[in-house]
Amino acid sequence: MDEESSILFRMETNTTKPRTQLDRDAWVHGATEVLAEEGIAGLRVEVLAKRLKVTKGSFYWHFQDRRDLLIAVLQQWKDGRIRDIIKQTTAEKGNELAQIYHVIDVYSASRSRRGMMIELAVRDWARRDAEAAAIVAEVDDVRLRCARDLFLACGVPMEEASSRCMLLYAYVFGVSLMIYEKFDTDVARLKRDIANLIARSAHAVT
Amino acid sequence: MDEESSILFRMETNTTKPRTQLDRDAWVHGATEVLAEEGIAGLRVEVLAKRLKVTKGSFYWHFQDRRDLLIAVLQQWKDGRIRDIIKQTTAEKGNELAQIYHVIDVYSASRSRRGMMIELAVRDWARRDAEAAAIVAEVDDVRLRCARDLFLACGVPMEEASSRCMLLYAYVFGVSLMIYEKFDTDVARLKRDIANLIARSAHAVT
DNA sequence: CGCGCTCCATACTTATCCGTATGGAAAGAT
DNA sequence: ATCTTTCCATACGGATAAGTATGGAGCGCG
Repeated sequence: MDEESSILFRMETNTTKPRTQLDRDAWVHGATEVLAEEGIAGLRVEVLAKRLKVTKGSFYWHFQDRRDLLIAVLQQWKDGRIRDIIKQTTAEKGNELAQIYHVIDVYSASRSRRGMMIELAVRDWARRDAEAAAIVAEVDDVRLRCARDLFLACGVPMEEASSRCMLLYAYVFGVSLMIYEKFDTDVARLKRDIANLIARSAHAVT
Repeated sequence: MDEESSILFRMETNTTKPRTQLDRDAWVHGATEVLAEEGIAGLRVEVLAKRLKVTKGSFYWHFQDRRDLLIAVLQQWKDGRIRDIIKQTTAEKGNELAQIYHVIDVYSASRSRRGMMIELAVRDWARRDAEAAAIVAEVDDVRLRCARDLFLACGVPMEEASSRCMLLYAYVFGVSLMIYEKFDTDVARLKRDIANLIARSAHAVT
């Protein structure tokens, strides 16, 4: 190679972007972001590849097909949810009521918007897919049992504890579906009062 | 036309299926069914046409494009919801508490599954479309106000009425997202108890 | 009956999407 | 440095989907 060709070779090399290398996890993370923004239907291989600044060659190296990715996303969601549930519902003795309020707050806060969007997307998927439904059922069961344990620890009787924990989760999911900003002049007070309706039992030791 | 050709002509005519003629409403109804079953992403022109046993020629005569159909579906949903809300929350004097229980029951019953699936699909759409969101906001507002009026008529103070009616709707939507059959041995009792938590106020005149 | 209008079937174009095959770039090991 | 393995880019094929254009079927009316 003479000098002129060597210079041209290097100029081309300098303007060539190095090839991005992603691991499987990067794909799952990217997919989860798209899931939050656009739901399951928005999770498309080529669109996601473009978003991650690679092509689908990478995708098909890491995953057998689109469903393989979806299942990986779902599994990661489940693991994360169960880990969080256990963390959120592990209370110091005597702090159970405060923890109940904390759970309600965490799920109904605006800052949890992305997490809730993923939650809703996963549940939308679960309505039409048996495997997704099984995983949602598992997460729901863990959640309800952990939250019920908090109510029980407050001295609430078993049946009432069951009702309240279920109301708790139904409320936080349901409210994330609704558009209510114009309904009341003080939404923060409204949410606080609702948390009180859910959390406070005549039986609870405070 | 000689006699043999005339017979052949009539045989062909007899086996030719008469052309189906649909009005715009038929399309909107069909679309709403698909929406319930498959959500917004499942609402595709050619697939819907096939389901209605016509081709997309009919569709494009009645609608400008797919969005035109979606908006029509949404408008029909809104009109139906508002009509139902007013019917459901119109109580005979002294029957307001029973009506509250009725509303909770109607929305959380298994027989309302299809209606709830449409509701969830519309809300999924509204999360990503401003026009859909505006209509959902309108429906939510009407619902919350009508239900609040029921609580007020029971003697519940304004702020508590606001909290309870919002909890009511959040609960019924939320619970439709959840998978809880294995959580409790008596789901019917669970739901009854939750309805009691929502509906019964210390202030209410029974 | 003929004519006009409403309505639908079909062919066509363009774009997107998924999955497969193949070549080669980049990283790791020796 | 070379060789092997991991990983990605791209071309390709087939299917689906939306929207447009055109011809004609069917209905309604005088």
